[in-house]
Amino acid sequence: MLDLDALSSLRAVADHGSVSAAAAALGFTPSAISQQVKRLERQTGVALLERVGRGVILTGAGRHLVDEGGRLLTDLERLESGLHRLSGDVTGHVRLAAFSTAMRGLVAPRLGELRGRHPDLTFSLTETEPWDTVEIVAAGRLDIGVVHSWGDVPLHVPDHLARTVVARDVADVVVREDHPLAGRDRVTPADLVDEGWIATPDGTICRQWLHRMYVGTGRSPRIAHESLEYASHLALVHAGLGIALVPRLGRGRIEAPLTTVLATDPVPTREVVAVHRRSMAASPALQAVLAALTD
Amino acid sequence: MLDLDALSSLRAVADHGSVSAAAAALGFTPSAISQQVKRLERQTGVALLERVGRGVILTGAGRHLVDEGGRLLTDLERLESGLHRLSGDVTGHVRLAAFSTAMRGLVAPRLGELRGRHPDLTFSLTETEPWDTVEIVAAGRLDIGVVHSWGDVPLHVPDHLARTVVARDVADVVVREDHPLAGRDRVTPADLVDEGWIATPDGTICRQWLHRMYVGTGRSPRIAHESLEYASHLALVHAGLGIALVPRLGRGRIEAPLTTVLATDPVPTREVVAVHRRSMAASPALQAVLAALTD
DNA sequence: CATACCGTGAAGCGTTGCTGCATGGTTCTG
DNA sequence: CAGAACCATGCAGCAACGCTTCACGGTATG
Repeated sequence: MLDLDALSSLRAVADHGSVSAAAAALGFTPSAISQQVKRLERQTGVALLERVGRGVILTGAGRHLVDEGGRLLTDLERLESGLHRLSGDVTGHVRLAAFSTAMRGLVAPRLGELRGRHPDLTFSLTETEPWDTVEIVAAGRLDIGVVHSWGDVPLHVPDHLARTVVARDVADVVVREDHPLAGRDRVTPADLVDEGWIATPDGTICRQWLHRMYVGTGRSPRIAHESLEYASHLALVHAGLGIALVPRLGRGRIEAPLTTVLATDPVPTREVVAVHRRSMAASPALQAVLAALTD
Repeated sequence: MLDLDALSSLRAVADHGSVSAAAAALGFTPSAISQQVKRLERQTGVALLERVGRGVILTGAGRHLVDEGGRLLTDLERLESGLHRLSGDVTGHVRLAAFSTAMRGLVAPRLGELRGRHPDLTFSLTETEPWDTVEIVAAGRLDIGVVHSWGDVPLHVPDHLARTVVARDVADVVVREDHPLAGRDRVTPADLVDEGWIATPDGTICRQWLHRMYVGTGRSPRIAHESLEYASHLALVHAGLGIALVPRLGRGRIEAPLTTVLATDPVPTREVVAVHRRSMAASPALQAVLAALTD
């Protein structure tokens, strides 16, 4: 690899016109400059200086090296100073992961607006399942993870991660207009014991929460169908195959012949939580993203 | 200044995911990598790695440094390999100086065509007076100098410069159509002894050659007017103020009411000579330019 | 023709940066 | 739950790199 110190010396020779002047400018002896250039010539295999009269001039390769390498040196300095700025301003790159509904309902609109305020801030967004998200952030593959935590279902995160509640999301019961519950302004778990549910697969947090809702009734929810995405839930409800519990976040408009009914006792609420490594807490960029996500 | 070796090690850590793996890939011990990154952190003043679990991950600044610095490293490698190519292919930058008529009559058309054949070859052209050109090339400020040498008037160049005759240029006598010599197909110095000349200033090579033409006649040319440029010569001849000796190179068309007459005994001929430092003789780029200039 | 200046080698030495080894911390396994 | 394995890191020691000093050949200048 090329020695940048030597390249810098060569540039000084080109700028000041002689080895001695370059040495004086850089605080070295002429011999040191001469040796540096010679090293550079050994490394590159081409002659860079040639003696003419009692001075030196750069060869074609030498000039080319100074021209191109000069830009490289300035790039390096710019990079170096940019690093210091990185820890003071809202700049840099933040990698964010979120579950799908948060991505479209929260992350996309908020960060779209944030981008306008901080042009130097860039992000990459990844849609991940909540149970993967924490691990990915903990391992440092991404910087901010947006996950959800249903009511009292605990969300376990490693010690070196910090949690920030950025939003609360309520889920409504979605039924078809011809359903007996369609006219109600609210329903309780007791009203729902005989219903057939469209639910997310077993093991998912939403499914757990559906079970949790039933604890006061002494019954279990009857799962008629399973579906990964809420858009599919709606289609199944539309087809008259059951009812569904669908969070408002990223849900889109519920249109006829579907309608929503507020569930109570308890109101099914989840916290939307952002997690990040505590070591990044000082980053202005991360704090800006966090603030943008928070209401 | 940032240590590129350390930066390279940091990149290896980013690529391989751990200090140990990076050390194995680069042939170092993990301790060396760790110390390098630590040096880099001291130099930049920001944390680059952070421990998580029993491994490490890059901080935001670390990733930024790898991203930007990685491009820088590849630029450096490209520059390094480009240098070798520079001494083998017709690439690089050639700085050329020529006197004005050669510039428009010889250099411009030939190099315009050369550029089509060698897209990687670039040049910068400078118009210089012949008496400056040799010195400029000798000092290494430019690479090729195009000068002229009239007949037996010696052209002195330092030992470390090489000469290449690239063209021969004949000068004609330019007269107005109503001049007594206008109908002749040739004239000798003896025919011209009583004429009033439009000439270049005293000390110029063309002026010297005009005097040299007269040596057989025992007379000196009578200088009616002095003018730096041949285009002005033609205007003065046009105005009936005298006759002129104008080289064909870069002369443009001679239109009525002007006409040319061939001078003989001797035919006023100058050599167009390219000079370059012998140290650059091996450069394919320089040789290509020289070949393009030569007939 | 003597002098001063420039670039470049050779010798010597200080500093840098590597290896080897030991330690603290973390994860996996029996 | 304890031991083992693994990872990153700090410290001591040593080798090598790169600077300074000094001396020399070559080249403009009086």
